[in-house]
Amino acid sequence: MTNENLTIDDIARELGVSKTTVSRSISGKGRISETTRRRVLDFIEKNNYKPNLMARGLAQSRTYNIGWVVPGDSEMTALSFFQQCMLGVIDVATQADYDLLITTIFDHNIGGLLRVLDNQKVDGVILGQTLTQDPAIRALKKSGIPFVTVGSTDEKNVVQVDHDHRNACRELASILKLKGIRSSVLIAGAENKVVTQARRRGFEEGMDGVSTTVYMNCERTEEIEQAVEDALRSKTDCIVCEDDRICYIVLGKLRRDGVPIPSGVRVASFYHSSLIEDSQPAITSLLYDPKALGATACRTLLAMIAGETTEPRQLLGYEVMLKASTL
Amino acid sequence: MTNENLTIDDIARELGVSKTTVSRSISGKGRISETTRRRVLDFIEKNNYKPNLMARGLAQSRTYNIGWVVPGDSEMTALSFFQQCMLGVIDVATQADYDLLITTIFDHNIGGLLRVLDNQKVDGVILGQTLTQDPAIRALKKSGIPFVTVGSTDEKNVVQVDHDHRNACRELASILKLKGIRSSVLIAGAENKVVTQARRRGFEEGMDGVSTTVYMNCERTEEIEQAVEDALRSKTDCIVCEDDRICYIVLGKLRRDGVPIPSGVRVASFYHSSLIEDSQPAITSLLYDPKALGATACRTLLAMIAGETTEPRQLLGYEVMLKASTL
DNA sequence: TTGAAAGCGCTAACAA
DNA sequence: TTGTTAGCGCTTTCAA
Repeated sequence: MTNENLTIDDIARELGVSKTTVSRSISGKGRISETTRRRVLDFIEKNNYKPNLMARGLAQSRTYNIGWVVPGDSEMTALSFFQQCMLGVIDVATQADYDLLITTIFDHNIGGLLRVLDNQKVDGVILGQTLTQDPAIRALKKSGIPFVTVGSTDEKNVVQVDHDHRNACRELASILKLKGIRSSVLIAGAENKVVTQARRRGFEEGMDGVSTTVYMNCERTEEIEQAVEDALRSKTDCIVCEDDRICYIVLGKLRRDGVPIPSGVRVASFYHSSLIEDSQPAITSLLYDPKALGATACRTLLAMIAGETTEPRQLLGYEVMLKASTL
Repeated sequence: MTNENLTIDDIARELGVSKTTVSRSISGKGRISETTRRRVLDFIEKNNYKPNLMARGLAQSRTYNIGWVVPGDSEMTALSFFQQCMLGVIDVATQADYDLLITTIFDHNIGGLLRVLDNQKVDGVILGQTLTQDPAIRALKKSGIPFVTVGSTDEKNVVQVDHDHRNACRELASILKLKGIRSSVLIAGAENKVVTQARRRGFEEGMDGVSTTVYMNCERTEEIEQAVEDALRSKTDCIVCEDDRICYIVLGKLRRDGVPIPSGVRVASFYHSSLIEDSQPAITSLLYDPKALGATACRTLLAMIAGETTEPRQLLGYEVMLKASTL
């Protein structure tokens, strides 16, 4: 409160020491007597001194920013995931005095990311979503900057943090199988998203031996509803939805068509969210922790920035929630 | 592509000029012969030189970042608004070589914002939401940094950009009145949000002469559903929802209770979004343009940073969408 | 029209 | 344990 733009020089002069001493007192690097250290720190506290991060950054070639890259055209339901994830990232970043610089990607246009990299505005990047043949990953690799992806990728040497989608989906699918399902349908979204592929694989592995049909690339409402109609016509026992949004649309369609759940058809979702949590009956689904995902990603990135070696791939757990929709 | 970390000195040496000349060629400040200017610019282009923004920032006391502050605990539906708004901000910011530093506020905890301000990591701030007695606005004013709010506020000397909620709501309400409504109910959310107040006022002004009841602070699903029950019991003609989420919950409740729209009760929403756009029948609502809001806010902020004077308050338009739900 | 030199506020060898 | 002295890469007076 006392002073506006106090610098390290002011403090040094005021205290009759060199600026190096002040710098060291703050950073804790180098040997310093506890008494002078205290003296400096007290002064700083009392006068509310805040180091200028630009100057520090210039001297250390650091920005104290990390890039947070998300799709700019997400569905409302995906937004919630990114938001949760980001909160985890922020939590961890803040602890280390880092801030988040946000960048969006539209379709495959990574111009925003490139700008940030070119301008050296971040020390590392967290990629919020992975695609097959992901141009963002390519650019990041090429730039040489530390980065971690939230979501899996086949690209070599990419540090990644993800939910264990494949095992989760396999587990849920095999439970459904055990319940005596004879045929099932998976309605899934864009197949260029890595997560879609993982879920599909888990589904097929878990449903092994059961007659299955898969509808890929169901993005628009009409496509999803069409898939539901097909599924009902084929007398399937169970409709499995690749994510919460698809499930939400499926539920609406079934309701309007007067198809009861689970007696008419059973329904399960590979992703749980508030969008489907109030459904009657409650929907069997998989529960994850996006915030933990973000936190883990950020911790990992900070370690990389600090030059430490890290786990190349971390998979976080999940929870199977069995509800009345698949009785 | 050619070089990794080219500096202004390298260029100067290479071209046999001083770094001042190079700096001037880039910035366009100061007099320079067109020939040398071209020579420098060509070299830069050819060698893919990118100025170090930290260094430039230190010299100019600028960060080339703007702070983007949003609530960290938004409902899924509000997220969509902030996302749209942010896209508008990014569009404009990018043009001016600015990036977005994101900060979240939980409840009334503005710690994150304070950190960013203390650390001087931004040249200006856009506040994504305003509250009555807003602690963020207080902190921003005190800091002296340029800022603009998305949403209105009563605080003096705050540059603000907003949709014209009050007039929009008044217009919609008065149209409903003209349709012969005898009594109506407004179900609204948190009253500490400025926007809630504006909508309420618009509603009451437009409904002047009509018997009205207002339910404030309906946030949880049960509260909203309770309000619906009360409204139905009181035989109201029309339920007006303060936002899309409330409307979404109201629609669900009416459906389950078997109340037809509009014959059983009419329904309108003061905010349109994808959440209610597929409803049957279509819902009468107000349509805004959050992206334009963000873009305007950012343009205004950039002008302020540049030292220009700006409109203290800008209100953007809206569109009344009359649909079957209020026939 | 151009250049020399000081400085933005901090860190980090290297000395003392 | 502390201080001296160069930088980090750029902008900006002030001279030439």
